[in-house]
Amino acid sequence: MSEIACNLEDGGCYCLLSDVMDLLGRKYVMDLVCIVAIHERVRFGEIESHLPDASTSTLSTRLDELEAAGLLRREQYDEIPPRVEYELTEDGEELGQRLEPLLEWAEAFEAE
Amino acid sequence: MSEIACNLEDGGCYCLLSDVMDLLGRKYVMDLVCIVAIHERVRFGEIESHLPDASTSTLSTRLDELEAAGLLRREQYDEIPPRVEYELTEDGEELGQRLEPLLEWAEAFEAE
DNA sequence: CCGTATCCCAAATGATACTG
DNA sequence: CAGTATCATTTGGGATACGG
Repeated sequence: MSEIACNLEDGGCYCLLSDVMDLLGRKYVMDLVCIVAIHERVRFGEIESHLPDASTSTLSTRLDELEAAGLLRREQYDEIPPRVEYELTEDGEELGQRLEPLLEWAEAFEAE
Repeated sequence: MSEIACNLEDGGCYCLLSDVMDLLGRKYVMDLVCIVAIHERVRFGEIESHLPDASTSTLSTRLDELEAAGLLRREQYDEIPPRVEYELTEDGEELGQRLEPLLEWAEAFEAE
């Protein structure tokens, strides 16, 4: 991993050698990027409500991975009851923009 | 499945409800799209040589799925030894173009 | 409220051998 | 050459219960 994401020159394209693309392919990840992008700042509970099929643990793991990748920022407020908010980093927003044309295409394609 | 690919209006984004996005997330699929896009027409053996980590059976399955999705066209020549060539359909090429900005971003991001 | 820890299950991929 | 069939294995994800 951590190799070249997509080397078009040598006739190959090793997208999966890229950690990010690997992460993107995991369940709910693109959804999460979209959801956070739309809300700008959003709490865990609300994210969960938008993805009722995802289990708490899976969602938590995905959010951790996105944070570790530097695409998501997690802010915790020491209140009672506790509050946590997520937002995209600059890189995360850039990703969101690159993702959009693809998702639009997918939606249109599916509707055929 | 076969639902809306990415519904941005209601604050959700159910990318995974889309069969195509689901397919795209499978191993080697984005690579396959890239490889075929670059070669225009390419034989099974050459695809395999570009993805040495993928097993024959997995590659075969992925190619079938891409064909079933209407993104890839398979042409078989009744020669001996047999020859098969793959190429993208129009939809497949459209996908490839939508994929490109994302993969470029991934490559740059990984290089950080 | 926002998770983590644990255990379990299903899906996805790999390895290999064989065939038209 | 271009796969298919079969079997083994890994990996990912779900359910649930509990903790700060």
